[in-house]
Amino acid sequence: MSDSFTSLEQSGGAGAAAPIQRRSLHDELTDRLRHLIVEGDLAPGAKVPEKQLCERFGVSRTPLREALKVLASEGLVQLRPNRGAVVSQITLADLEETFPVMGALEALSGELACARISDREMAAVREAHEAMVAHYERGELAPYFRRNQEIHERILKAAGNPTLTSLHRGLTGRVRRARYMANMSAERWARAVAEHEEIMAALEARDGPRLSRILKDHLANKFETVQAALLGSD
Amino acid sequence: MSDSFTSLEQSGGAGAAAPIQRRSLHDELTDRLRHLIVEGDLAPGAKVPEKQLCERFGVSRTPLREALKVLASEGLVQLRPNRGAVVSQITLADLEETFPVMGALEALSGELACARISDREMAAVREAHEAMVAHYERGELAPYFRRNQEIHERILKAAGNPTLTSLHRGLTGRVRRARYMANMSAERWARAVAEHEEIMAALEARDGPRLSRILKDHLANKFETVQAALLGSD
DNA sequence: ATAATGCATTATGAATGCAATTTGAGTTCA
DNA sequence: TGAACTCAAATTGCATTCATAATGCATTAT
Repeated sequence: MSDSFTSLEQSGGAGAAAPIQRRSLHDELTDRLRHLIVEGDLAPGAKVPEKQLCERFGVSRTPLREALKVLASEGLVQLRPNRGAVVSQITLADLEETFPVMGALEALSGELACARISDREMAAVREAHEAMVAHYERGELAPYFRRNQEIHERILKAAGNPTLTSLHRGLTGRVRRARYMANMSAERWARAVAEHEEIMAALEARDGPRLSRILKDHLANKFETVQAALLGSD
Repeated sequence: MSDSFTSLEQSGGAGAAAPIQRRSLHDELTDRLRHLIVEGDLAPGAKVPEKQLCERFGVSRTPLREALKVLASEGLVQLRPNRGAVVSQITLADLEETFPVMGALEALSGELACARISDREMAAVREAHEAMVAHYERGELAPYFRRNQEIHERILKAAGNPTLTSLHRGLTGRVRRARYMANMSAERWARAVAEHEEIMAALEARDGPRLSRILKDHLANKFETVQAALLGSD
């Protein structure tokens, strides 16, 4: 009797014997709310009325409030005692301090990735890069950004440092809400692509220090682009 | 994270005119629990029984559970669905991935601090440094570590980047629980002090890139020290 | 004796209830 | 006119309660 059971797990039972995973409401809610905020469905500065959201999700206030506390610790909402939560505003000053930190994290990711990246991962980055360049040449902005993001995520992942990935993801979430990049100038776009060529070269040469430097500068330029977009100049 | 104490330091008026801070229970609880964990009063791996803690703090489970969610998002506890929370263990592998990230953050802090530090802040760092060296010469380990930490915190603060400070503080909290430094060898201790001399020199010369490099290496060496302590060798 | 099963106890997850605070409309008074 | 006050309604913070799952123990079967 015992043998028949174990054999089930091993023979390709399509995970039928895998442990059932049940998510708690607060966990699920945290993800959903984070998504709403990061994707801009909840505008920065907007109040987050508990009752309304409870009805929207069909849950009671308890798990919702737990989720809000977590999002507050991530900096996505601000809790004002007795006055409810608001989606945090992101100011130019916030970006100005966030980008250097992201730059430092990405620089580290580049260095680690050069030391650890597998051929398989390298190929995937290369593929994403080619696709991104193709989108650039066709002037397809949205797909370009998706591939761009994919490249940075793949490098992060190749670095093999979950703590690093997690911190970076948190900052990305804070920053992504502002979709300012839409009006990037042709010049800046070309420069970004050129920098990505350098990124690929350094990564394929496994030149950690160089990739590190390039990524740091890349992020600094990205901030300048954002700043230019926000100020309306450029 | 909370920057609640920064305002106190600026206005010399002892905060008499400052708005009365009424903290919510969950906020207060989060800090207290975090303190218990970081200071090791709750051992890594230990279960965190809700009821017991509620009685200890004289509150109901609701705010306590909210606090636990936040601490989980900080990585200090792990929530097992329907099975309660445990204080997260910190493994050598965790340290191995945490230290490089702290190194990257401190490197950035050094660069920024060189650009922004005021003479007043510089003097405070210098004072902490002198005190630290004095403790070293007298072989006073605990005060040495306090001053050591103070120096790094002051540099972080001088960098003027709250996001950076906040991320660093989170990692420090995770790492500090293990009090492995107690048996640092004379050799490693001397080396750490020598590195701090270099840190001071670079900072006073406002040499950002150099301070950045030194701090990164300093953290790498710190990890080696920790590793040596944990492995029992050295 | 050992292992498996069923039941009682306990802990956790989420909903509800209640007191305190904020909000805002309406009113009064300068 | 508008500034300040009053008070009801809404919102929030927390405690309590209810539902569900996990844990420990006694019982039973092998």
